[in-house]
Formats: sequence, structure tokens, C-alpha cells
Amino acid sequence: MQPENQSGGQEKRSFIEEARRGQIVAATVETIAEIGYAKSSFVQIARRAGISPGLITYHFAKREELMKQVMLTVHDSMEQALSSRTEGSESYSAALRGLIEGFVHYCAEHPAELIAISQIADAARDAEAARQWSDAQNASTLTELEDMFREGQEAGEFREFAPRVMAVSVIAAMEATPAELMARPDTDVTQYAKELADLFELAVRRA
Amino acid sequence: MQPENQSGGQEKRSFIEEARRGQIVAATVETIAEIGYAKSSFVQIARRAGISPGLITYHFAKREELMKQVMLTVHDSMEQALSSRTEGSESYSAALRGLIEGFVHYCAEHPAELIAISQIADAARDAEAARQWSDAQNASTLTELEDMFREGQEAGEFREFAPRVMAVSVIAAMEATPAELMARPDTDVTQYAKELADLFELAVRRA
Amino acid sequence: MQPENQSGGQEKRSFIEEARRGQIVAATVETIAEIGYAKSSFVQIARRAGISPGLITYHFAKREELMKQVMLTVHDSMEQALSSRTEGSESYSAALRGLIEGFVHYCAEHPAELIAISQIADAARDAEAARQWSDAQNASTLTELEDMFREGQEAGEFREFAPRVMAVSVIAAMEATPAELMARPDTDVTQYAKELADLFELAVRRA
Amino acid sequence: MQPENQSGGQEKRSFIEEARRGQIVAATVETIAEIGYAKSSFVQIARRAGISPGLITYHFAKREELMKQVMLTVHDSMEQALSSRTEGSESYSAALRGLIEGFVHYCAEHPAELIAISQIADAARDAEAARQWSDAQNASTLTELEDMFREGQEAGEFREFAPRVMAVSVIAAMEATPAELMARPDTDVTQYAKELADLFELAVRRA
DNA sequence: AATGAATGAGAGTTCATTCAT
DNA sequence: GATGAATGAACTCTCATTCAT
Repeated sequence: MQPENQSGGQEKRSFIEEARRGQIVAATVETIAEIGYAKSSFVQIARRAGISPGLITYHFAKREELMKQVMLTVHDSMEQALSSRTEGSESYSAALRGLIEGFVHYCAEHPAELIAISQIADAARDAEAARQWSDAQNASTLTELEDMFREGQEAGEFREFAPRVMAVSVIAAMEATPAELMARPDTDVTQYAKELADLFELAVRRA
Repeated sequence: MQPENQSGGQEKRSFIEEARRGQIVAATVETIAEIGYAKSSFVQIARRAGISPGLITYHFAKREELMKQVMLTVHDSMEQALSSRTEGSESYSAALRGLIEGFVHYCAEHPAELIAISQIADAARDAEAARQWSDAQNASTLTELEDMFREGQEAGEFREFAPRVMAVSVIAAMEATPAELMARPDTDVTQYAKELADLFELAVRRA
Repeated sequence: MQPENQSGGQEKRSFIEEARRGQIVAATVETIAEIGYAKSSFVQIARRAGISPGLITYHFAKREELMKQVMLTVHDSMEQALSSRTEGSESYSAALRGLIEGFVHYCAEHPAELIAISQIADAARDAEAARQWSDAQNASTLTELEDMFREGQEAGEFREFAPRVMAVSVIAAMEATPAELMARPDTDVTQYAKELADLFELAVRRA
Repeated sequence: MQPENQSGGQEKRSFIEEARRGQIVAATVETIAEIGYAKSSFVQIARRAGISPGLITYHFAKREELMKQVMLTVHDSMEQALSSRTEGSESYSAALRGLIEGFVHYCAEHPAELIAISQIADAARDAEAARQWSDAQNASTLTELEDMFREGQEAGEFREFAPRVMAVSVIAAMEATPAELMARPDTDVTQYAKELADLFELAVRRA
């Protein structure tokens, strides 16, 4: 009897089970960051977690389930880190800057996580279930940002522009950060964050 | 006597062989765009090309060879399309706009190609040989753009900013276009292109 | 967590795994002896072992690994059988006779093993890794025999002859035995052994 | 319409066809000697012959046919070379010495041929048709040698020994020569030939 | 709750052989 | 006679998943 999510909702999980799932997710992040998604077989992940491959399937009915959980976990962690930066901003501009700078710093602090979700997202373009979730996640982030831009325009703080295009571009630019930091490890992160925030501040502000 | 696989470089290929190679490359683009890189096995690609899987290996010694050829072909086609837009620009601003708008229009006209090379590039993170080529390609594009920004600054046309950060962001924003156009097929492409160009024009111009 | 495939050497193997490996090695010997090396695909070997082909790769990371293990196993078994015949010989002549007769009797008792390693050794002429091992094995046997001849000469027991030529010929004549016994199953093995030993005794003895 | 051997006998072959067959056989010998039997695909052989792979099948209905022809050709050439050495011998001893020394010198002069037929013979242990032929060839050589020994015994020139064992051993020792000469290219061939002949002279002569 | 041996489907690749030209 | 593009069967190897323990 597998303790898996069944259609209709999620039943409670025991403490030990939650712990195992967390351990497996962590090992997955580590493994993908180290050897890449394509080589990250269950055998490899299990080795890093110090467990047997069968146990992964025991806790995650399908490979997709595991990958989805990785993305969920990282996204949660990131959102938590970002909320402190964006909450209580005095202006839309300040919120945007908080978001961008927060994201960049999060990238610098959690490179493995970012690499992992980026590779999973790339690979998930085929796995239907994972893709749907990933797309939905993306869509909601996009929409939130779009709304923020619209509000900023209505508040007269931002110039007139297509909020959607801006949102897509901001997210794209942010998501390019991990790869850039990896390619150039000597990058001054704070400076990078400031430059990126400056860029979009100039792009949105009312002239 | 396999047509691929010879040391020393590329000797002449017969007309019929060139045609087959082209057909296979086209089928590969089509297949990846439709079902994703991970599912695009030789069987799938061959089916779409109406040939036997063995024929792909006959014309491309290794899978990597095929994928590299796909990237090369698409890059060539894109560069050709873009050069007409950027050449002869009166200002750095105009060149940037030309590049961005050209790219967006190319995306709209060749969505499958863009999706394919993006997925191949993502997947190539493991395959050493392919990765090196992909990285080099990317690096050269980045550097060119960076240089353009630096020149624009020296010419007094652009404000002071980190050329590298700007280059990374411009490319990221452009590369986000195909997915966006696919997700929202009703998008007004010309408008999208103009908005994106506006965005970066404001971001780089001397206030 | 595949049992093969770990860097650093050979860690402990479970009992069940050792058993399976032994079973697979035995099936390989049987298969090669029966249908020949070239036709001995994993499918054939697995059928004889009553397992699935995938299980072979599970226990032996590469085909070469399996073949190397077969050679190692047979060589060990043979050396054990021969050592009892050659140890404690009173003279070099007696040692030579012990070696030759021991080998011939071993051939008669383990025809399949001999055929198998001979075919593997022949086929390994291409596979670099296997070849090196096989060559080294061969070279050491040759050298040992050569040394024995030299010592026998220095002791005044053997006539003057080129030890190397003699060693090569003895080994060649011995290795021809399995095929001969297979071709003529009615051969009187003891007689064959004695004749072969006589042959080389006359060839080496001081007139 | 393939000009192939059909059951019932061999019809005449045109001059050009014979030439092609000879060229293909030569290229096969060359290829096997250079890259080994296992890697000697038709593509490789055809490349060396400067023809297309299809042409090989055109002249030799099956791969086996080609290999059989290679063995036949080399055996013929060898027999011709040896007959001059053995014919007209004054004694059985002299004939034996002539055979052995002739063989060794032939090995030194035609290394590629010897390597090729040795590898083909090894590999042919499975291919039924080739095996049968190879075995038959071997058997006839063996029997001839055996008969020679028996006659020598009847003539009172040789001691009493099992002619079959001696024949097997002589052939085995001779066939070990090419590998030894390849492994040690500096070997003095004439000396090697003399040593080998001495060895068997002592083994057969009446004490 | 956990193991790890075992399976089976599918991957890329090789190659003798066929056949339209 | 000759080509070389094309096929199809066979190969080794990978791996998520299953299941007896």
C-alpha cells in the first residue's frame, strides 16, 4: 500500500514519511546539480540519499511525482525568501526592485536548487503531468507580476507598456541569472542584482 | 561507405545525400517541437520523415551529429534573417531595435525551429561535445552584444550600465519569446516586438 | 545501486549476488562452447541461465566484464588443478611432464571451459581492454615456462635450445588439445597426455 | 543475375570477374590484418578496395563465401610455397624439416595473410558452412602429416609414437609462429625455424 | 518501512544484404 | 558490371518500476 497522493486530495503523511520524502528531494536536487538531469537515474539519487532505489518509487509513485515535488519544494522556499523582500514595499517600483534583487540573491545562495528546477523544467516539456504543473506555476507567477504592473500603471507610477511583455521579460531575465553566476563565479552578486533592478526600473518608470 | 564519419572534415556530399540530410533535420525539428526532445527517438523522427531509423545513423554517425546539424542549420537561417535587420543601422539604438524586432518576427515565422534548438541546447548540458559547441555559440553571441553595448556607451549613446548584465537580459528576454507566442497564439507579433524593443531602449538610453 | 561499476575495486558482494554471477559465468561458458563466441549474445546466454538478458548487465557492467570474469574463473580453476601436478617435482623433466599431463587431463574434464576461454581470447584481439589482460596473462605463462627451461638448462638437465621457441611450442601444443579431444571424443586421454609429454621430453632432454 | 557459385558446381568466371574477386580477397586480407576480423565490415573492406560495399555481395553471395575464398587463396599460396621445400626430400626427417622451416619463413614473408586466416578460422567456429570447410581443410592437412609420420615409422626412420598426437602438435606449434613473430618483430626468423625443426626432429627420431 | 534483485521496454548503433538506378 | 542509398534484424546497454523478502 503506497502512501501516495491519490486523486481527490492528499491524506496525512506520517512524520517519518515526510522526513524520507524530504531526504529524497534533497538528494535529487544535489544529484541533478552535480551530474545533470539526464544522468540522474534513481540509482544515482538513491546512492546519494543512502537508500535503495526501490524506496524512491515507494514514496513517489512515478518519477514525475518526485520531480514535481522537487519543483514545489524549491518554489516554496524561494517564495518564502522573496516575500520578505517584497512585502511592505512603499511603491510598486520598490516591490519590483525587491523581487529582482531578492531573486538574484536567492540564486547566489541556492545554486543547486536553481540548477535543479531549471533542468527539470526544461526536461519536463514532454512529461505531460509535470509540464502541466510547471506551466501552471509559471502562469500564476506571470499573472501576478502582470497584475502588479497593471496596478502600478493605474497608480500612475509606471508608464504605459504591455504588462504581459514586461512580465515575461522580467522573469526571463531573472531565470537567466543562475546560469550566468555559474558561468562567471566571480560575479559581484550585489552589483548584478542592482544592475538588473536598474534595468527594469528604467524600463517601467514614467519618464 | 558511410557518408558521415570521415576524419579530416567534410568532403563533398551527393545531391541526394544533401537532400536526405535536410529532410532528416527538418523531421527532427518537427518532432522535437511536437513531442519534446526527450521523446524524440530515432524511431519517432524516422516515422515523421517516412524513412527507417537506421537511415538516420547512416547519414549522421552519432545522435549528437544530427542535433549539432539541427542547431547549425537553424542558427544559420536565423543569422541570415537577422543580418538584414541590423546591417546599416544609423545608431546603436536602431541596431538593438533591429535585432530584437528581427528576432521576435523570426520566432513568429519559425516557431518549431526555435523550440527545437532551445530544447536541444537545454538537453546538451550533459553531452560534452554538444555542450561545448552550444556554449561557444552562446558565448560568442553574448560577447558580440556586450561589445555593441560598450561601443554604444563609448559613443555616448547609451547610459552607463554593466554591458554583460544587459546582454544576458536581452538574450533571455528574446529567448522567452517562442514559448510565449506558443502559449498565446493570438499575440500581436508586431506589437510584441515593438514593446520588447521599447523596453530595452528605455533601459539603455542616456536619460 | 548496481553491484558492478564502482570505482576503486571490488567491494563485498552478497551471497545471492555471488551465486548469480557464478551462474551467469557458467551459462556463458556453456553457451560459447555450444554455439561459439560470435553467436553468444546476452539473449542466448540469458536463455541458458533461465534469466532475463538485462540481468547480465545488472551484474556485469559491460560485456567485457563478463568475459574477463569467465577467463579469470577458468584460469583460477586450471591453475589450482595444475599446481598439484607440478609442485614437488623432483626434476625439471618431471615438472614439464606434470604440467603437460595435468593440462591434458584438465582439458578432458573441462572441455567447455577450455573452448570458451580459447574463443574469448581469440575474439578479444579487438577489444582493447580485454586484449591487454589476455595478453598479459599469456605473457606471464610464457615467461614462467621459459624461465623453467632456462633453469633446467643451467642445471644441466636440458640440452641447449631456445627457451622461448620451446615455451611457445609447448603452450601451442597444449592448447590444441581441447579441439582435438572434441573432434575425436574416443581419444584415450591418458595415452594422449603421455604421448605429448614424451614428445617434449625427447625435445628438451640432453642427448 | 549474380555470377555466384551455384549448387552443382562452378561455372566459368570472366576475366574481369576473377580480377575483382582477387582484388576483394586481397583487400579483405589487408583489412583483417590491420583492424581485426570483428571490425572488418564490408564497408571497411570496400573502402580499402576502392569499390562499393554492394559489389562485394555481388561477387560473393554471402560473407561466408568471401571468407572461405580468402582461406582458400592463402592456403593455395602457402601450399605452393611449401611444396618446393618438401618435394624431393631424401628422408622423412628432411621433409619434416622442410615443412616446418618453410612454414616459418612463409609466416615471416606473408604476415598479413597468416593473421587473416588465423582470425577467420577462429571466428568461423560458429558459421557452419565456413567451419565445415575449415575443419575439412584442417583434417586433410592433419591426415597428410599423420600419414607421413606413419610412413616414416614403417620405414624405420622414426621412433614409435602416436602419429596423430605428433601431427596435431606440429601444426599447433607452426600456427603459433605468426603471433610470436608479431609479438617479437626482432626475432631471427631463420634461427626460429631451425629451433622449431630441431625440436620436432628430436621428438620423432629413433633414439 | 525498506531492500535490492529482477524485469521488460526502449534506446542508439552496426551491418550484411537488397535493389533501383 | 557497378553504385551507394536504404532496410531490418540483431546487438549491448539503460532504467523506471515491480515484488518477494
